[in-house]
Amino acid sequence: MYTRQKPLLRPRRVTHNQELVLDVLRTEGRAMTAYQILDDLSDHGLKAPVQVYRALDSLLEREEVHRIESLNAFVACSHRDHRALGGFAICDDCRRIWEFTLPEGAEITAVADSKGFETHEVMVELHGSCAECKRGEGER
Amino acid sequence: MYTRQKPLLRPRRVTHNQELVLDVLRTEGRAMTAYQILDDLSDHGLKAPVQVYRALDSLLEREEVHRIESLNAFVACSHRDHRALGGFAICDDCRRIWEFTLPEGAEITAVADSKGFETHEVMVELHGSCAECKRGEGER
DNA sequence: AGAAGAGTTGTAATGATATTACGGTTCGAG
DNA sequence: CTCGAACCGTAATATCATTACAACTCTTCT
Repeated sequence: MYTRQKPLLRPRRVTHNQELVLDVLRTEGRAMTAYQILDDLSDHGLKAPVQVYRALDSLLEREEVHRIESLNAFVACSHRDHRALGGFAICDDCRRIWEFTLPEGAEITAVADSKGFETHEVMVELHGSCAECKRGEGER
Repeated sequence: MYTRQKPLLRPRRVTHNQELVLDVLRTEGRAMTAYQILDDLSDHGLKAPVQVYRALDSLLEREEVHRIESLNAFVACSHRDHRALGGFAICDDCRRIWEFTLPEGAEITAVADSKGFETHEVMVELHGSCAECKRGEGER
């Protein structure tokens, strides 16, 4: 009798390409588009966007990387508690990202809840200037 | 002596193309990509994406239309108080959008503020299922 | 009336972001 | 050793958005 093999459990092993992509994002330390990542990895033999996107898919699934929707870009996860509701503060100047956890009782979904909306995912992205770039503003 | 003319003040007049685009979005009543709008308006003589994007730019500026970042799509503004902090609940099933106003004291920017981040724009997008689609789920 | 600036228009081309298709390879459990 | 799942590379294509340019319409100023 045939029984289906149980699928591998997450976290799956980290593959070579995933490692490369994650390294680039960690090293760069800010939001990068898939094509920027690809450029950085052309030395290492990556040639096609799909290679980067595949690696990103897995990394996103494991939450080692986050997608910044408003930039169509990606950033290495820097620390966040995945159980809590979080958000990103995005410096429009230097493109660095600060992950943060929303305070308990930040009633983000309350209104939607009350209308019978069932929330599966919450996206919070703040755009602005980080402390460093604010200070440097006069000089540029 | 030459003196520069003062630029027209916003709100500028609503142009023909802007009217067309806004009508489509209002009629459709859900999030549409620029290319979907373009399809709907090919009868009316619009042929190029840029015509739609230009209209959308003006409509966005006047907040008659909102951009849904996580869909790369656009939706007609349905009511919201522009002074207050708002968000969107997006039904991943039917693509309809509910605009809502965040409750007073939903301390969305508090954490970022405390780190010296100066917030210029706040984006909140919830994904999930609306009440109607939730009810219909078993039938499809 | 006519010159000039700001805004709009249409057409075309291009750029930027993301996915699909396909066939081959590697890994690990039976 | 075989099989299925996951992964890989290559190529093509789909989707979303912008740039470039020349013509036209306003309005305002002279």
